[in-house]
Formats: sequence, C-alpha cells, structure tokens
Amino acid sequence: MMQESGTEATSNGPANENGGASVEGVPREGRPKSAAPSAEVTAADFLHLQQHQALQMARQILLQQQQQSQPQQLQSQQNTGRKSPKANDKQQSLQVPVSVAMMTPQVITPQQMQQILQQQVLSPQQLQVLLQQQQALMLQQQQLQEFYKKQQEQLHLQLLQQQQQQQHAGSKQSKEQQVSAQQLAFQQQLLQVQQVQQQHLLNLQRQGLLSIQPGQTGLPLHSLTQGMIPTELQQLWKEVTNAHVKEEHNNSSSNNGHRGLDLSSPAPPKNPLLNQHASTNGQYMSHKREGSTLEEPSPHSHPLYGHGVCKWPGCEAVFDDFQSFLKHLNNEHALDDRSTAQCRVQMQVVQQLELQLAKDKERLQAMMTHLHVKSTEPKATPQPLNLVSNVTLSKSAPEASPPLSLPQTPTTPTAPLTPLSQTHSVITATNLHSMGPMRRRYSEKYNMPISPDISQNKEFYMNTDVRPPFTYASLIRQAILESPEKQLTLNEIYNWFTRMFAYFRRNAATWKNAVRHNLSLHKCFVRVENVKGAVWTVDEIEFQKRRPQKISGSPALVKNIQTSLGYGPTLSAAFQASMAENNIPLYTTASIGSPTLNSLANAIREEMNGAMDHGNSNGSDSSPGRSPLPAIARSVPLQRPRREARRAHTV
DNA sequence: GGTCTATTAAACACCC
DNA sequence: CGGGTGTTTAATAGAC
Repeated sequence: MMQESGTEATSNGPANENGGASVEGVPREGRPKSAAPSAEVTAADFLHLQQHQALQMARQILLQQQQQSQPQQLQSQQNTGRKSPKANDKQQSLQVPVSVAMMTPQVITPQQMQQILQQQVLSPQQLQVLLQQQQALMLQQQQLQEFYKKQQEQLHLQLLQQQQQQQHAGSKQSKEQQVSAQQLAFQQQLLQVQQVQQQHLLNLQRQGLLSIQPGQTGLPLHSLTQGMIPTELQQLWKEVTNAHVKEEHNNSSSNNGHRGLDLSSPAPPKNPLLNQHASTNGQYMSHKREGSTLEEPSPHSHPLYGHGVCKWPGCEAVFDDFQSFLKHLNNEHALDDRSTAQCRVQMQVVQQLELQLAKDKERLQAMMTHLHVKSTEPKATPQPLNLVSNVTLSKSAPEASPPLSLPQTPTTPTAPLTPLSQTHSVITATNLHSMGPMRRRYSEKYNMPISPDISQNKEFYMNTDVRPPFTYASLIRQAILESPEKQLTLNEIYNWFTRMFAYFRRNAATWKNAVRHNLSLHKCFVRVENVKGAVWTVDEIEFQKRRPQKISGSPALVKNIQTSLGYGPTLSAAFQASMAENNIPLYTTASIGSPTLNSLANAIREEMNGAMDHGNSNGSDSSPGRSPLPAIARSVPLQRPRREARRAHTV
C-alpha cells in the first residue's frame, strides 16, 4: 500500500500532452458530429455544381455546332432534351470557364470516403446519403460521357467538312480561326469531360475494378480521351494543347493531388495505339475491360482472368488459354446494359466492402486506443517518454482484453500511442486505483507463453515504457532461455531486463529486488556455480509445475485461451487433442531453431506442461533429456540445499 | 471466504 | 565497510 501510493504520486498523467499531439487520425468522439453536416453539404454542392457546369459547357458547344452544321441538329436537340431541362435557364449565368470549373473540388472519392469513415465524421445515415449521391453522380457522368461521345462524332464530321472546304477554298486563315475558336471551346469541354472520365477511372481503379498499370496512371487525362476522339481531332487537340494543355494539366494534376496520391503519377502517355484501343467507346466500362487487357504488361495476367476462369461476376466460364478468354471477354462482356449493370453492382459490392473495412478498422482502432488508454495513467514515470507509461493490466479488466490486445498493439506502437487525451481521463478514472504491482500477468493466468509475444513485440517493449504483462518468473525464464548456454548471471539477467524492456530502465531497485526474490523463491530457477561465478538456470519441470491444477482440468478453458490468444485453430485443436488424449511431454522440444519456432515450441510446451500431470517431477536431475541445462550447470545444484538448510535454520 | 500466486518492500546473511 | 548477491518474511492484492 505504501509503495503503491508512493509510485502513484508520481503519476501525473504527463502522457496527455503526447496524446494531444497525435498525428494519427484516431477517432475522437465529439468532434466528428459537428463537422459532419458541413462536409456533406459542401461535397454535395460541389458535386451538383460540377455537373451543371459540365453540362452547360457541353450545351454551349453544341449550340455553336448547330449554328454551323445542321445535320446534327436533331441529335443535339435530343441530347439537350434528354439532359436535365431546367438547367438551361438556370445556367445562363453559370458559364464558368472550364479552368475555373476544374479548380472546384472533385466529387467525393473513395479515399475521401474512407477518410470520412475513419474519422467517424459521418453517421451511418449520412454515409448512406453520400453513397447514394456518389452512385447518382456516376450515372450522370456516364450519361454525360455518352453525350460527349456523340458530340465528338459530330465534331468529327464537322471537321471533315471543314477540311474539305479548306482544300477547295484555300483560304486558310479564316478557316483556321473558325477551327481554333472551336478548338478552344472544345478543349474546354474536353477537359471537363476528361475530368469526369478521369474521376471514373480513378474510382474504378481504386475499387479494383480497373487495372491500370502504375506507370500508366497518367493515361486518363490525355490518352484515353485522345482515344475517344478521331484522329483528326487528335491533331487539333495536340495543336491546341501545345499552347494550353500545360496549365490545364497543371490544374488537373493539382486536383489530383487534392484527391489522392495514387493518381498523380504524371507519366506522360504517348501511346496512341494503346489509347485508342483502351477507349473504344468512351465508357469507363470499356476502359475497364479493354484497357486492362491491352495495357497489361504481362500477357496472361488479367484481373478478370484467374486459374483459367473468367472472373466476371456470375460468369465463371472456363478457358484453356488467355486468348480465348480475351475473346470471350470482348464478346460476352461487351459494353451493354447487362455488363453495365453488373459493373454497377460490383461497384456497390466494393463500396460495401470498403465500408465494412472502414468500420472494422475503426473498431480495431477503438480497441487499441481503449486498451492503451487504460494503461496510460497509472504510475506515470517522472520522465514519461511515451504515453503508455505503464501497462498495468492488473486490476481493471485484466482478462478480457489484454491477452488479445496487448500482443497486437505493440506491433503498431505509433498508432495506439496517439490516443485521446480527452477520453483518457474518463476511462482511467475507473481504474485510477488499479495501478500498483504487476499482478496477474496473463502469461501466468492464461499460461500464456511469453516468447511469441516478446519476439513479436520486441521493439515495442524495447522502446516503449510499457510494463510487460508477464510475471517476473516468466521474464527471468525467458531471459535465461534466450541465452546461448541457457544460463545467466544475475547481472546478465538484469541487463536483459533493461535491454529488452524500456520499462525496466527505471525503478531498478524495485524490480531488481523482485528478480532476486523470484530467483530465490521459485524452485524452477536453479543457481549453479560456474567457473566465472554463479549462474542461474531454468528447471523447466519445476517451471511447469508451478501452476498445474488450473489448466489441467479444463480443456475447454485451454481452448478458449488458445484461440483467444491468437494461436489459431490449428494449434488450439492440436493442443486440445493431445491434452485430452495423451500427455505427451512436448516440452522436450526445447529451445533450438529460429526464434519463432522456438517461441512456438515454448508455447506448446508450456501449455502441454501446464496440462499434464506432474507425476515425474522429482528432482531437477531426473530428466536430463528435457532439461535445457548444460551438463556443467546440472552437475552442481548448490542452491536448494543451501536454501533448505537456511529455511530449516530459520524455521 | 479460503487458497494460491504474484508483487513489492524489507531485513538479513554471505562474499568479495 | 560497502556493494552485490541471495534468502526469507511480511503485506498486499488478484484470481479462482
């Protein structure tokens, strides 16, 4: 009591400052809700504004074309009529230059969605709304692309006419002015639609529906759209873009940067062949199929083709070779209503999965955060370098979470370290009194072998001032077993503690005393006189004897422990079976081999020994094959007699 | 509530 | 004598 209060007095949670400075976007309650509505509204606004602008620009150009060429009038009117009619009157004033329009933020990308999700900015209802909006936008964009494609054809015809006129009249100047004016307008429109298309491609790409090679991520802006236009238009486009596209490209690339990193790779795309193939009909569906097939560097790898089976949803057609698959892909899954619908379904599936993933991530974050928060408060050190000054799993909630979480969290120390200065006080208030000695490490309580945990989270324990959730006995044993000769002097054990655990780099008097106490107290630690002095070794038999009755009686408990500790069903089942049927002493598989295997062996061994009977327990010399002690060490068991003598003396 | 075990502190002894 | 090492006891607390 006195000791605890003494250490407790030092625990003014200075860890809070660190927690506040967290970089990671650990979900914090409270803040998100206020931020949610504004984010949603702005996103939707941008969304609508952008669509309107794109439509308006397209309409404008169409009008210009109609003035010059009548044959397309009917079609154009159909197009304009099909699009939202009310936009006409509204958007007279909305004739924003494309460059400006492109500056406006894009639609919500999946990444942004992810961010929003992870930040817990939105409620599920709001997320639903956003998802629906995104879906609607995609539909609209698709329609816009169809419209754009038709318009391209019109322009193509028109240009052909103009070229003929040029050839006949020979008056280049006026014609060129006409053309350049058209070019400008068209360029603007093109950029706008490119943007939309790019957005689609990126969406699909992110969702795994479209496989564009990393080096070709620059394709959408230039080449894919180039592929859409007839060759003559490409020429025009190049001429115009020579002067203008750079700034436009900068704009778009800056937008890319705003949206996400993965698309901003500016590989200059100059492969007309691929491009033309890749965008036969201006639909992202076609990009998905043909673009991925033709742009694939490795000829036989296709996201829709695996193990000789077409992976198109619901297809599963079998093919002997890749070519026949491609044929099948182009024939059976061409751009039609069915494929489009399937693609939409797939998009929804992906989105749902992303949602689910985000939720699970969030849950994991919360779990990790929660557990680390618990461990932050008690017994903060005078010089608390890290938030997690102490993992004292002792009293509050010792069993439920620690065995699971602790081995996980240490592997990602930075993430959980950020937590929550806010919830900090709240949660820790419940276990303010829970500090104190590290009682009940789960290594003991659950017979948890510490080896896997230590090896997995070595760096974490080394660098983080977290109290390891193991008993002193377990740690000492681990230290000894890790040594080459399975024996250590007391000082070497000390060094191991300080080397492996940042936590033991302070309060030396306390834990060193505890180490000595444990060494003396537990029979499993055998003191051996060596050439260079006394060394300590481990008597595995005795070590396993320490807690026999607990686990031996309940295989179910063991199973639960095993599974909950993450060893998986295999080990658990094996362990359970062997425990139920025979008491094979696996502990002879001592510590050789790789650390991982070694740890696993230790794990099994410990569990097995905890469960088996202790009939053959007498004497540390009785099992030479099992004992990891070297011959020298085993030969001179000095400790016990002395201890016995002393005890007899005192008692 | 009893028992077992772990942790911590402390006293003490021995040895160099 | 002091420090390191080792032993033992006592108090306390959690888990079963």
